[in-house]
Amino acid sequence: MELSERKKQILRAVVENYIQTADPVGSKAIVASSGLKVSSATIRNEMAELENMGLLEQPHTSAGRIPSPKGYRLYVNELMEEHRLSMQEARKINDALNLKIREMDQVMTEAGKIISQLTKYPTFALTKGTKQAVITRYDLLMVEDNAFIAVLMTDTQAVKNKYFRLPSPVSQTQLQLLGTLLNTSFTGLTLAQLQPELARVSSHAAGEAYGPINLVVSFAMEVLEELESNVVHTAGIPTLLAHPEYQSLEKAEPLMNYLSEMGGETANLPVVQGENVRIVIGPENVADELKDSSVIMASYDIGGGMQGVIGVVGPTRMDYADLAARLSYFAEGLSRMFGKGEIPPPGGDGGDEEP
Amino acid sequence: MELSERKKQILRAVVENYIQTADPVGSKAIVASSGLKVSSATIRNEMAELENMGLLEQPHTSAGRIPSPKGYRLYVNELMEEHRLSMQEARKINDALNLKIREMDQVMTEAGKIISQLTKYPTFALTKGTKQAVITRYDLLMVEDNAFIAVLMTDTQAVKNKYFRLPSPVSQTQLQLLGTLLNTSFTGLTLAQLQPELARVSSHAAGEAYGPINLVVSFAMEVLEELESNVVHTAGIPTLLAHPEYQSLEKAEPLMNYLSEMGGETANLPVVQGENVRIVIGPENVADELKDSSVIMASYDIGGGMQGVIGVVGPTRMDYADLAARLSYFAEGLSRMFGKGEIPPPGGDGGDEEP
DNA sequence: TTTAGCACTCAATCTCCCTGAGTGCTAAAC
DNA sequence: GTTTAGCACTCAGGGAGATTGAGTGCTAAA
Repeated sequence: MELSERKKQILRAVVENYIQTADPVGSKAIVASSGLKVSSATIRNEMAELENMGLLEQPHTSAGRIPSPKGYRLYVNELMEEHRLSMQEARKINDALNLKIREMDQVMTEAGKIISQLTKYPTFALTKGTKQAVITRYDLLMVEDNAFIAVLMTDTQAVKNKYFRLPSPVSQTQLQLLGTLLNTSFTGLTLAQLQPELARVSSHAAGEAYGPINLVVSFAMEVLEELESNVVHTAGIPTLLAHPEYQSLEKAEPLMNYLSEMGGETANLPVVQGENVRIVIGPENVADELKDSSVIMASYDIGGGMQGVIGVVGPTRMDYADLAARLSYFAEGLSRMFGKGEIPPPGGDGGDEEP
Repeated sequence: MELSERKKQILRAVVENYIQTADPVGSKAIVASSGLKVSSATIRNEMAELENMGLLEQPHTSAGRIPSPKGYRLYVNELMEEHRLSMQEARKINDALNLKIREMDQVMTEAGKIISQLTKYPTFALTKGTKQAVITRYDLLMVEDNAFIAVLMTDTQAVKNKYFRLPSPVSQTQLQLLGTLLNTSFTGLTLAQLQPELARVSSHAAGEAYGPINLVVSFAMEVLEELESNVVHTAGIPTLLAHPEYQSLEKAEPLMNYLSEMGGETANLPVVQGENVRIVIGPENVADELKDSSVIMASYDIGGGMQGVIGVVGPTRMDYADLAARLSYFAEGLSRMFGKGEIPPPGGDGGDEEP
């Protein structure tokens, strides 16, 4: 099913026209915009054939044509030109990346907000562990004689802490002993391995030490659980309403609810690794709520076996080229940022390293 | 301007009818629902007077009456009955409070989500410091010879950490020295006081030590800044669309955008301390976007001079009694939770304290 | 002071009609 | 065989009445 050059030009013209105007594209408009030296009648004949092939469709008999999902797919795969970001776009994104960020979680949330502001579409962001995380180190800091702070480090470079208050006082030496025990017996273990190990050790351990151990190991398990669970952050959901395809509430509400409830849940999105940018068009989506919408997402490396995914959701009539370019640029920026292990210099405010 | 008993009954009937049906309330409906032994004509006369007083209004001549903001205000102040939560409502909230939570920030976010699910209204949540926080303690944990973790504690019991990588190796003793310096010179200072102190110390300190000090103190400043900034978390924004007053996009969109953009920004809401539940009706709101909506919020104590506020936003026709009851119950639960300093027992899974 | 009765008002809804953009088809031209 | 001009046809969108019905205000009697 190879398309003639002219059919390709017409398809491209329909897609690009429709992306801009959101109105069905008529034969005359094609003549005007495509630069083809034929009459509108010829275009009509060609469009009729494109419709038979399932690449275009008509909302009703006397309207122009709009691209079908299949048409979008062909456009994205073969016809779309690589988009370049303008300098100022790129600068905007660079500026956005130079924010004060500390925790992975915050990065996700912030990144989503920025992308949403930039694109005027709702975004979602999530992290995906490619392997199971383990705790590499425990530090216990005495606060008062019945309170301490546990600081945990994982092999993914995450550091988490928690404040513990105990029912009875503990001495500094007891705490040190506890720390040694934790570091020897409870490091390098996955979430699933921690529970049985806790049971094993508790049978040996002195009765007194067991309480605090249980507390800290439970905390360790929570931390690992959190790292492994793909919590989804969403942002900018109301931006949907600015787009004509979501002007009617019946269309907008289910999708908005879907996005809103997606937040916090484990991701159910078909995130494929390896690819940089991935475009899922209309009915290609698994979720019913997304059947009339498209999703564009980019993944980036966080290091330590973690991968981040950030994407935008919008009508099938999105500017795929533009969005794909922005997302992949942003994702590259994030990869770079995490790759360096440190945040790029904030620019101003004195040097960090020289006296 | 004292109202007759009958007028009060009529006003109450209008408000409560309208809260349920969202339709203007006619004189016959009042006769049916209020139990008053008079005819609809009498009610009409009374309602005309209530309208003159500014307590009721008519969307158009031939419609029933709806409460004016002033009418709602009177209802809330004088006529509203204290609402009791049903046992299962209370249990739901209690269950919701028994979640795994670690960081204040997470508590806010989670609490918002829960309330939104419970009430079907959008929620916002924020914390408010009643005084300026200070760092009480620094701990530096060596990771590798050119990397360490700084753990900071504040007087509000918050513990924050950050992983630092250095351009050149540091010895354990250097790190200890650094820790001592930090703990002696940079504790007990407010955000504003840290900057000049950093300048003062840096002139004395050995050149080598300055780099890491600068890093850690900058981090401390970020932490304090974050604690003092009232970041607002929002949840459940799309639930707005389920309510008849936001069926038209022109009404819904500005409010949704307002709420969405409020997230992350410093709060601009008139949060008054001391009161438990606060109700702001329609035009009483300062923000233009809220002039047609009402806000119900409850505050709770977090301890350490921090106060949390959680609220819902909805049409002026909200069930004030019901929502106020739920919010205040929830807020009490949170206060209790923070007051204990520990999370209530998760129920199951073995005891924490006994061997 | 209350009630019954009646004329009046007005949002909401429906129907009908018109308009215009755009199509498909046919027959002629290239 | 391909392209073009011409024409009849279709149909969403929008505006102009017409209809409905809930609810009111007012008046006169109880």
